[in-house]
Order: sequence, then structure tokens, then C-alpha cells
Amino acid sequence: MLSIGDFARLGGLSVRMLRHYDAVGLLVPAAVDPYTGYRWYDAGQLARLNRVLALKDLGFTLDQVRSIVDDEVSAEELRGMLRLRRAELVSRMAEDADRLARVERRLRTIESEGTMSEHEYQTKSLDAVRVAEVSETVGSVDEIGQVMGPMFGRLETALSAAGVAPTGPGIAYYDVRDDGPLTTHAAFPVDAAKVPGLDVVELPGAERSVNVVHYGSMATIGDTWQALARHVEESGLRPGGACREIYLQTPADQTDWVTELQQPVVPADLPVQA
Amino acid sequence: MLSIGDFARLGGLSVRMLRHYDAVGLLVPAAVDPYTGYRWYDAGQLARLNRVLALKDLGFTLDQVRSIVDDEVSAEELRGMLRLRRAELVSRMAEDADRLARVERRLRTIESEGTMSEHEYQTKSLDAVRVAEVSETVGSVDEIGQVMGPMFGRLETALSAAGVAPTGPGIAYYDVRDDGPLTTHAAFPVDAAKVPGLDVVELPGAERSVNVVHYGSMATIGDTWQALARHVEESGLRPGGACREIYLQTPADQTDWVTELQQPVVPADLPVQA
DNA sequence: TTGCTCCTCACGTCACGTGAGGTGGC
DNA sequence: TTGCTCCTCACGTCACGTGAGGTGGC
Repeated sequence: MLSIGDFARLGGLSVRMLRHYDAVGLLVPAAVDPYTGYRWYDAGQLARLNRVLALKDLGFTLDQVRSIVDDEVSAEELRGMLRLRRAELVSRMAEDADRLARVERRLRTIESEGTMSEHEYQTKSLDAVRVAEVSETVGSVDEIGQVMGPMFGRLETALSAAGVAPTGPGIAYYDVRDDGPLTTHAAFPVDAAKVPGLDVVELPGAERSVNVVHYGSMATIGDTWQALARHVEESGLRPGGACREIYLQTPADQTDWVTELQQPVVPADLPVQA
Repeated sequence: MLSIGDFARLGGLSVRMLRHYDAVGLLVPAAVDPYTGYRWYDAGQLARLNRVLALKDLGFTLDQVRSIVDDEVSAEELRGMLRLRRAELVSRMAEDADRLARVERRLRTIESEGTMSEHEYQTKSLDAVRVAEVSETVGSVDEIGQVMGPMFGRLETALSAAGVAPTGPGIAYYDVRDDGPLTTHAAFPVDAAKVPGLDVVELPGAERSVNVVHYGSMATIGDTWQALARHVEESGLRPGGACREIYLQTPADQTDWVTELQQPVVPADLPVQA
């Protein structure tokens, strides 16, 4: 018979772990002194202990380990558990590889710029939303700034004339994937199915969109869009839909505006859809 | 001002997380209604939120994130934190790769044998230990079985004659790395610095040893040694010192003996020391 | 008597998820 | 009135580490 300390040394684990395994019924001592409560182990229990440690080493939880060593799972179920574990490990390693790439990118930017960049990009999915909108075609992206203000003016006038209240902040969107003239839209999300004088359309959602928040006037939003486009390209992605500007906060002073830029994306190696 | 629900949707995180970040002081609402306790956020707080989410994404703890976004760390310290994070990720990926290899090995054995093998190998370090011993040279490993019994007989006789009590179970060891005749040792750990009629030596420790427990008589211990040797080779290792047998449990009936086999190892690609 | 080993609580870890039980405004 | 959103506790998670406070045998 071995004391808990000796058994722990033999098994290469802590006394506390042995007490824990006793408490959860994973490995109970061969005998327990009824007066002192001392636990006594048998060297033969090393068989079970080593199976426990080996399974734990594969990353199974103690509860999974218990059902395996107690023979509660068939060989077929065990194969299933091992395959699941394999899949979990593979995906965790992939996530860690991504994380590592992001950490290394931060290190590079901090070493070249001495600080972290001011833009924080985030990836999320976009829900589809119904909007009332006005549209206009311009020759190039440079002309968007001149038309967007008046477009929102007309939009708001039409909405209040119809007595329809927007259900969220204003949205501007346009597709810049093709060169040449492009159609810009000024929109507000609405519940109504139709609004006199306006088009009511369904803005499609996106599985994946890279976003960034722009603070301040629209005069510099072009720079933020360019930085976002660079980030998308460096991430091995490309635009997968019309980009959007969400005017989250629009007080009188444009310096205090808060605008979210959203760029739906797909992997760069995905073929372009017709 | 945005309600907690709107701000959560905007940021792509849960309401509960925002409450948690408030509780730990990581991101407190721009305003809190003193009567209802309602939290109100400002769209401008998206800047901080996005920094928080980006840093969390790199794997930093909330406390680390807080000190970074609160500018409590210098650019130099931040570089250090990023480098540490990188090292942690690299080592975790290496561990996961090892774990994955072990999972796949289990899958292979379970698919070829329909069950898990009965031997559980473990890796641990060995402490150095002082022993009193007798030694003998034999022609090959096959002859060890014949001499070991009598050797332990002489050893025990000498120890009890000297009034020295062993401090642990009996140990047999021998170095089989070279072919040809080899010297076997039968030993007991002792505290005494010298014992009449016996050699007292320091058995060196080992940084890394692959072990397995053998249950039953010594008649079949050769098979267990061979399986251990195969396992060592398949693990990309090779013997790095004398192998040992620890007689953990030796009742009268040899069928109930429990013996731990220990094989100190080094990486197989390490050059052989002179 | 001093060490050493053993014991039983019981809190702390980390970042929330998940009810329970209740409130306030459309 | 029914939904919906918001609130504050407070427990649960996972596998122990780490005291606190005390006991038993050499």
C-alpha cells in the first residue's frame, strides 16, 4: 500500500490532483482509513492512473476520461470521440495560426510606426435590411461627396411627408467593383412596404464583412476607405458586394460624426461571380 | 445615445459582455440613468470597443487589454507583450501538434486492433538516487533473468546484516545500448553513505524518461521491454542512459508483481555522446 | 519539541452564459 | 394587456492551486 504522497510521486502528478480524482470518482483509493481519513493506494492502480493521464493528455475532459476508463463507451464511440478531438485540435491550430499572423502584423506595424494604428478593423456578418432610398448615377467615386448631402435632404423630406419614421441610422451604399460610372444610394431602414416618391428595396446581408469606424467629417472618409481597402487586400480577401456607410452619429458639427464603413468580402482566391 | 442592446448589435458582441466590461471597468457607459440603472452608450465609444475586441482577439486577457487601452503600457512594453504572446502561441501550437499526433496514433491502433492497447506509456523526469548495490557481468540480456534473483538475495542479506533499511523499492538497472557483455546491477535506495560488502553509488537522474508499468511475473517482462523500445523509436527518441526496473509491489505470488520500466531518452537526432 | 505528511473545508481562477425575479415604456 | 428591453443578483463552468486550521506518528 502506498500513501497518497508516494503514489503521487510514482505517477508524476500532484497530491491535490489525486484528491480531486477521488472526489469526482475518477480514481478512488484502494482503501481509506476510517479514523484518520488517510488514503491508501495499491501499486496496481497505476494501470488506471496511467490510462487516465494518457487520455487527459489527449485533451479529453475528466468526465470523458471517466467514461472511457470505466468502459462506458464502445470502441466505435471511442473512435468517434477521437475523431472529434482531432477535428477540434485541427481547428484550434488553424485559429492559433490566424491569431499568430495578427500578432505578427501588430508587431510589424508597431516597429515601423512606433505605435498601434488608429484604425481597428473588425469582421462580422451583416443582416439584410429593408430600406427606402433615392439613387443617382455619378461619373466616379470623387463625385459622391457632392451628391450625397442633397440626396439625404430629398430622402428625409419624402419620408417626413409620408409620415414614415426610419428604424435606424442613415445608410449610403454603392458598388465600386467596376470602373466607370456608378450608382450611389442614400437610404434609411424602414418598416413600411412602400413610401410615395421613394424606392423601397431589400439591402442584402453578407456572410462576412470587414468594417471600420470613421470619426469626424466626411472630408477625410476617402482616406479611411482606402485604408480599409488595403487591409482587405492584405488579409487575402476582396470586395464581395456594395460597400456601405452607416451614419451612426450625426450631430450638427460634422467633426463629431461617427460613421461605420462596411465592406462585404469573399476570399481573394474565390472566382468572380458573373 | 445608444441603448445597451443597440450598442451590442453594433459592436457584434453580447449584452452580457458589455455588462461585464462595465463591471470590470474596461468599458463603462457614457451615461447611466440614476433611477432605472439603464446604460447608455455613445457611438464614439465604438473606438474603444473595437480596440478592446481587437486586442482580445489576439488572445490577451481582459486585464491586459485594459492596461493597453488605458495607455498604461509604453510602446516598448507593448512590443514585449506581443512577443510573449507570439511565443505562447507558437508553443501552444507545437503542443497541439504533438497532441494531434498522439490522437492520430490512437486512431490508427484502435482501427487496426479494435481496442486501445494495454500499455500506457508516460514521460517524466527521474530524480537522482543513492543506492547500495551488487553487480555482475553477463553475456547478453537473455541471461539477466537467471542472475537477478540471487543478486537481490545477496543484496538483502548484506543490508540486513549491516542494519540498513532501504528507503524505497528495489531497482535493477543495466545499459543495453552497446552490444556484447553487459553489467547488471541489483540495488536498493539507501540513506547510508557506505554499507559493508556493498557498493554505494549515485544513480544519476534523467531529464526525460519514457516509462511503462508491467503487471505480473518476470517471465514476460522481455515483451514489455520490447514494446517500450518500439514506442521510444516511434516517438523519435532513443535510449539516453541505463534502463531500470523498479519493483513497486513484490508479494509472494509473482503474478501480482507490479514493476515500472524506465528508459531515459534523448531525441533520436541528437548525436551520441562519447 | 520540531518536521513531515496527512486531513477537510473553502476561496480563487477567467470570461462570461444562463436563469430567476422584477421593472418601465410603447 | 402582451411583448420587448432593461435591470440586479447569483450560480455554474473546468481542473485544480493555494492557503487556513488542525491532526498523527517518528
